[in-house]
Amino acid sequence: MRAPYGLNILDNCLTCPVREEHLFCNLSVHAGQRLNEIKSTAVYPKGAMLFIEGQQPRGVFVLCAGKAKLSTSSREGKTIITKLSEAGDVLGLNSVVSNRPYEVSAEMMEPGQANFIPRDSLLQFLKDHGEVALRVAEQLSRNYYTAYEEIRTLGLTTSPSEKFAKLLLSWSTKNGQNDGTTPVKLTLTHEEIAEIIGTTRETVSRLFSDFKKRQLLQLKGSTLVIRNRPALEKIVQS
Amino acid sequence: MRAPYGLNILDNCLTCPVREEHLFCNLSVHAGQRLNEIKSTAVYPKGAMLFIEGQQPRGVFVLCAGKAKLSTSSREGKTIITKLSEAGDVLGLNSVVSNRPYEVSAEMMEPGQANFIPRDSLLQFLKDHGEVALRVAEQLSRNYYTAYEEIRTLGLTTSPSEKFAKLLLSWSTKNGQNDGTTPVKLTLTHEEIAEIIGTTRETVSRLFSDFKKRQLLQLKGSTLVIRNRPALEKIVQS
DNA sequence: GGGTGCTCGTGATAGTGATCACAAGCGGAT
DNA sequence: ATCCGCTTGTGATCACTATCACGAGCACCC
Repeated sequence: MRAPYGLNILDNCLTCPVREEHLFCNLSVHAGQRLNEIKSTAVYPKGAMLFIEGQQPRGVFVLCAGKAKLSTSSREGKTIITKLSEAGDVLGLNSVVSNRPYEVSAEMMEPGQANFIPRDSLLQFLKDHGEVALRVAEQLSRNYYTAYEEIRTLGLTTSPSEKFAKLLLSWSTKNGQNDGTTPVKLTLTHEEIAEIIGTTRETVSRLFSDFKKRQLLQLKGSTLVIRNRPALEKIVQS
Repeated sequence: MRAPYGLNILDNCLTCPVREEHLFCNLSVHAGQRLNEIKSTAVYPKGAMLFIEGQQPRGVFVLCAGKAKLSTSSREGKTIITKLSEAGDVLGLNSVVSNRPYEVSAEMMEPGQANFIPRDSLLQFLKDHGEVALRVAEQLSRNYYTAYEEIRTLGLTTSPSEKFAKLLLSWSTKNGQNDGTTPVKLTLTHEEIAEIIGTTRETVSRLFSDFKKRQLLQLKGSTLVIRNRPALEKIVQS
């Protein structure tokens, strides 16, 4: 059986094909079975909103395939992207645990698949399985650190060029290799990059031009190559 | 026996004289006793650092008396204050739970008293008392929301005047009364306010002048009175 | 009284990024 | 091929705020 959007449905995406450290991995047999009973799987097209900022929390989503962007907006329409989520990430956990509205919106950036666990079932599950509650606390704590990294970026970094350099470096280091000249596939528009670093699309365009001219990076189609990593690092700390 | 700095020592500051919703209140008798065994109380002068950004987490501090400011700094010396903590707040919880370095520094803004709970003891305590682990998760979740509020302020609010107005409003609404014209005692320097809203001292000075001229607020000594709350709210949303 | 620190007010200046405007590139659909 | 929508490049302008500089106010202590 084929999924729509050319996506292969994963039979049990709670089993973490990618990473080991995820929230719902390596549970006791009992807990794992229970979790399988209360979850439900769905497939989402590109652009689908898993949830929207301000909604009452219905439950958590465990992303199995595809990427999602988390963003928050002001009334005037200004938007910042706070996180790009990948397979294995748990979305909406904070809202569910504290029973507050979702603090961000989650939008699929490509077709994907996610498990949904309703709020009530999850909370009951956590009450029944104290060990998992502690894991949840650890996960919330990690989320908190990510949020703090964001605060540091937004609050301590003044110039767009600095934030841009920081973002480029985070992309190039993420994929394991530390030689730092690994090509990165660019899947974001300038507009989206602008929303990540809190500036305008035009400024991002100019930053690309500028950095290319200064031999800091190179673009072949949508493939990005870091050309002068030390110089970028110098811009970041400056 | 008198404490130094003219402070009255509170015999058991885990019992939350102020608010009810705190982390370690209303525990079971057994858990409460255990908590009392592993905690230790100390008194701190103004300016004392409870912990410093980047240090390995030694434990959590439960603030009993006095106020503390949490801040993070960049290498170049720029500092932002991310939170002002009061009696009842638990500091350092995230670091302890996830065993990562403290993400902020905590400095006493006035003489005060705090309970210290060592990391190992706390983690063992949480393992033994699953109910408390869930409370911890809820607390972490609240912290996360506070952090997100900060992200929204830093990322979506462009002008210093907007952030300043936001800050003034948050001060005036905090103290219960919602008539909004309640006087607020100003205990922060312009420099500190600048570090909260991410601007310079001079700009804060000018904002005060400007807002006074526009009849938005009034200053009698260190007492602040909001004069035109709707106008401030308009500046915030703008 | 006369230091010594810290905080606060305010002017002048310059750099910078947001905004507006418009043209060009590019991919998909018909 | 042609159109349409989305994305990207780039110039011109302008408002805004960081920065530097300096003096005034104020508390505290010899």
